[in-house]
Amino acid sequence: MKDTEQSIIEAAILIFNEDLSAPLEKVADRAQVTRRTLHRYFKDRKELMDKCQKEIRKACAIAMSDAYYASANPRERLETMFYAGLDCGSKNTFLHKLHTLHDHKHQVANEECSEYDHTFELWKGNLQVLLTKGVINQGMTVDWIHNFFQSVVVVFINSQQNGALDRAEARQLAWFSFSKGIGI
Amino acid sequence: MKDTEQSIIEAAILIFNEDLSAPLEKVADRAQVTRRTLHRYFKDRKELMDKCQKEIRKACAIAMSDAYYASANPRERLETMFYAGLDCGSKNTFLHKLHTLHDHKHQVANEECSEYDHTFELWKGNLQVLLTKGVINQGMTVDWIHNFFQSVVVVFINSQQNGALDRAEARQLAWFSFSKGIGI
DNA sequence: GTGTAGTGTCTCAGATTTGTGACATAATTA
DNA sequence: TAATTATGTCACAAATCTGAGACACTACAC
Repeated sequence: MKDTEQSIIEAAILIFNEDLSAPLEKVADRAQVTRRTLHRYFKDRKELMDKCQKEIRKACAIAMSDAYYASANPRERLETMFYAGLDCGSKNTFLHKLHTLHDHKHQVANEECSEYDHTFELWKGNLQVLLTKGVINQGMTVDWIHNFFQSVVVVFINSQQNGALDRAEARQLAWFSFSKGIGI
Repeated sequence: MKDTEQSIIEAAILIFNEDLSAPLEKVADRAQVTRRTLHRYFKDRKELMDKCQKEIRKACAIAMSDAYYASANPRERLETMFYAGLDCGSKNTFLHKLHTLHDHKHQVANEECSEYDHTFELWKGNLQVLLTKGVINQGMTVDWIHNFFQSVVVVFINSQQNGALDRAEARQLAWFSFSKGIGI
């Protein structure tokens, strides 16, 4: 079933997001399959990792793109895209993490990197518009805001994991912290 | 030399913060020693990890405690302690990460956990005071703010790593994002 | 029922990681 | 200089992780 492949990918994103070098057995366990089954779907660790990235980019890029075109003006867009990003959850943060690793040399030549850049192109473009319009605090930089955004997503995920807040409540808090935090 | 032990610990914190299951060779490399030397100072991975936690708690607890007593009132304290936390950098975030791992069951009985709680006792106590006084947005919870704080530290660290902003500038931005983000 | 697709179990070889012993070398101190 | 200390090099066994073959079992389709 295609279902198994998908659930392994989802499991891998969760596990690797916490522990990049975690043994594949952990991923298999989380996906409730055997390591043997995992290997039937993915040749090796690298292939699994690649599929994870592909999956993430697909999901995030679509969500962000939809959100972008769903709104009419930059200010509204920001909020819509913010919630879209929240809903991508750990997919979002994992991708971001991979591209900010200390030994990761970000370069446009690398296809992975350029795809990463592309995933957040609309988002960052919109940020830039709001920055030049003065809607966002002028001292900010696009990169700071983007990192800050990713961080707030992590806070949101945490709050959901330990079940301290219900989803709607947490979403509200997240938007509050983010929007105020960038000076809106 | 005590120096070597310390630099291995520092290296381990940096490496493990990015990749919890990273091979010890990576830690040794970062510390510019051989794996053999690393093992002379630390019996095994677990002992190294424990020493890391001890080091972190010592550094963070002292920094936070100093900051606490250096200020006269809760509002001022918040800012002083915030900067103290920033300066602890990845020590701060690594400790927090360890105690929010998905399979980590936080419990007071566990000595590690109670020490962790103690490290941020003053900080959280002060947050609670500001919350009940209404200085901080009432919809917030102490846990949310604490997680949010940790996230902002990550943003700060990132900005320092890629050298996008100088330290003073980044500190200012961090405080802005944090304080506004909790509704001050 | 028979066939087929998906998965689990068991097994195993190869790779990687880990921890340590033995000894050499460089640096420091007496 | 001689002794001591810290570290590096090499070697090695044990443990763990990885990827795959062989075969059994289950469910579902025909």
